[in-house]
Amino acid sequence: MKRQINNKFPQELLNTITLGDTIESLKKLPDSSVDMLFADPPYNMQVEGTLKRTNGSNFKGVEGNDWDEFESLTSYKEFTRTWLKEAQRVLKKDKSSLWVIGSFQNIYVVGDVLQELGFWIINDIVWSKTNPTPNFLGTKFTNRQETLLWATPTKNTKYQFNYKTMKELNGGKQMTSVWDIPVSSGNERVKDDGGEKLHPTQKPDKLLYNVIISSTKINDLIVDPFMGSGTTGAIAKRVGRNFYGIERDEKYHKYAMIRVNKEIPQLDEFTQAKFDIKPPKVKFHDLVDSNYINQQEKLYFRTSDITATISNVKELYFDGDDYGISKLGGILSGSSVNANGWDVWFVIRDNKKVPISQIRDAYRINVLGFEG
Amino acid sequence: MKRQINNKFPQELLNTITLGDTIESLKKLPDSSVDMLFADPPYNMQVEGTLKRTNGSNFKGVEGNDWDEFESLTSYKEFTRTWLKEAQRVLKKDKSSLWVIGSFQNIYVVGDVLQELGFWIINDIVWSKTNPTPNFLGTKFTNRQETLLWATPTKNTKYQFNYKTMKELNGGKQMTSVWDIPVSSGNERVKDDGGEKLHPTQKPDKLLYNVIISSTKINDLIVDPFMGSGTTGAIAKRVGRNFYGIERDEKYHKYAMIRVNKEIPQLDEFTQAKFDIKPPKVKFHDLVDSNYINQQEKLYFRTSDITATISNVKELYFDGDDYGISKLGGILSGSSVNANGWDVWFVIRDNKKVPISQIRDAYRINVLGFEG
DNA sequence: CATTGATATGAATCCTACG
DNA sequence: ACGTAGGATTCATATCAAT
Repeated sequence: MKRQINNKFPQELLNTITLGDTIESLKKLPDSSVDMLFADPPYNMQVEGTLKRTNGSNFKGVEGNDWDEFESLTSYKEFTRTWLKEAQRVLKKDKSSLWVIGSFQNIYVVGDVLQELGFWIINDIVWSKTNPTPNFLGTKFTNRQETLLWATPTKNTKYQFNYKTMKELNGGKQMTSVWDIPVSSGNERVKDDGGEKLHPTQKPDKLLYNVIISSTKINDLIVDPFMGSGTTGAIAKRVGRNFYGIERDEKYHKYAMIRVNKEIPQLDEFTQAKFDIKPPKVKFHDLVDSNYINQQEKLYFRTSDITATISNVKELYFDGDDYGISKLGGILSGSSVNANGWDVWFVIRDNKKVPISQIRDAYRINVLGFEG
Repeated sequence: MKRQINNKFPQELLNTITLGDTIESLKKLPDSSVDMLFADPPYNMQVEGTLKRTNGSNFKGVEGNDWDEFESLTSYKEFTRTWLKEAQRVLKKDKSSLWVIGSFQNIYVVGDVLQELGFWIINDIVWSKTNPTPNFLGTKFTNRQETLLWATPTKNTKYQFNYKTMKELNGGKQMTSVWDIPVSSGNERVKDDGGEKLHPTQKPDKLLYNVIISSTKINDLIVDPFMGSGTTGAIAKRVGRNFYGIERDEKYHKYAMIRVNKEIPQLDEFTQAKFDIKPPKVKFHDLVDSNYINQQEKLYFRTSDITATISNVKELYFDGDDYGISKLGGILSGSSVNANGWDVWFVIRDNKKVPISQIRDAYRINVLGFEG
């Protein structure tokens, strides 16, 4: 099932993974056509020799993977600049964002190039692992975290942020830039046909869930230029987003395809960002036009006896002048800034003072069909 | 009380704060004379289009408000490169380290320049604030952390790391790169004579305590080129280290001096890194030379009947060859790596097998005078 | 079946003093 | 500078076997 969500992005690429080079494949995508791009590039770890566990066995990290080998810091930086430029080009100019994950070996290069190219950092997020690999030899602090940079492609580009959804997911408190998430393991970890872990650096589902749920909408298009084991595609599909992936390794590509195809979309209040759905805007004169408030009514300021009438232009008339409800509310409150006009003005209904926000609620439900 | 600890560093500057420009003052210091340098540089406030201190005052050398973001970034990068080069020069080449603290506005530039100059990152530490300022407008994740980069001035420079001391401070577990510390408040916060907080970004004592206790020894010299309210000097003095500070703001300089002078050194097992004191190395032949083990004795491998004799070069003789105790121990254990020879070889004392580590203990105490 | 204990493992820039 | 011997070093969690 492919959902057409974008006029510019090639429909035949939606929800597929291209087997090929990251930069070449990115270059084929049209300008300004992607809602969000998530990238997990090689980290340029510069591992030397083998690390033994304290019991004498070998630790198997990324050692031996040629995709994490660069000639020098300069060549890594050039590689980073090249793919980030393409990312910047394909992201929508009006509203979109980029995520990049890395560790201390590479994230400072990535962050510097981002800023040099004019990306605008929104947050840096710390993935604090609850079960990091310990430092076997006691030579430094246990390297516990990886860092995600979240940025817009230009300073003026807007971005999606489902604030209330994340607050709800975080137990009612604002979600912060430090995320406690365990390393991917057990059943979540993709195995090859030999039962070995497919990819040395598979990211946890929960990490991608947070990234996608916080910064995209249903049916948005998410691009991952370093698809690896396919976590981005799998979670994107699971939560009702479109994706497009690029992976240059044939084995990873094959298993990622299988993994994504197995996924079933599961929509709920979080994936639909129900908590962030904003009620439609209503203007005061809409209520007058629709007769929810009568042109002849008096409006009362808070619980006081101060009243205003409705002017010919369907704003408030007070002491010889026309005002908007919020501006006059601010003035009467003795403040230099606007008050929330919907909360400070009351009308009489059934002999009781009722805030006009209640009238607006009724208008939204009955006239606009909005279900809070 | 000034302690002479270093031949090269000007003794008259020890435990003082210079009122003056950071870079000019750094240039006056000799090469390779500093054990640790801690820096809390001004941030790059891109939104203002100019370089600002965190308290809002303009930073020296940058004038006018018509800078575009790229020029601002370039200028900040050049400033960073300049002071980091001086830092690299004054740090000891054989053994020393650098700490820099920053937030996402500047830390990626700092980290990139560090690596470009050839510094070698040991860890990036996350100061995760337990009481961060909330994001009032709900426009992004609450910005919870600041980042500290810990690096050596070259790849081959050694560094001090009091591993066991930090493990002890962390309740017996390896300390990780994520530190939960509240922001500075209450009595800890320095006030000016008007009762107002002196500095907008005073770092918590606990943060500097961790930095200093983990990466320096008693009497080491710590330099802080952006001294601010003087936390680095105060904690350095408190835990028995020497310091030298630079601060260009007259008011901060004055209060930092007062603050530092009030401090009293308080030495304890943590500040003295008691847990990290290593027993003197002993070679197997030392025991033979001193007759703690007799040249004619047989050595038993673990509880088995396998024995070795002592060779003419006072190593072990087994099956026609000479070996060190650890190497032969490894081979007989069937491992490709060395075993701990002191634990796998036994001698007979009072008709019982005794590990030679016990003989070594006696030698350390009686001959070397070492008190465990 | 429930509980306990052994085993495996995760993006790692993972030793150092001495001759 | 470089080779070598000495010697110091791990945490949380999932899985699976054993009781």
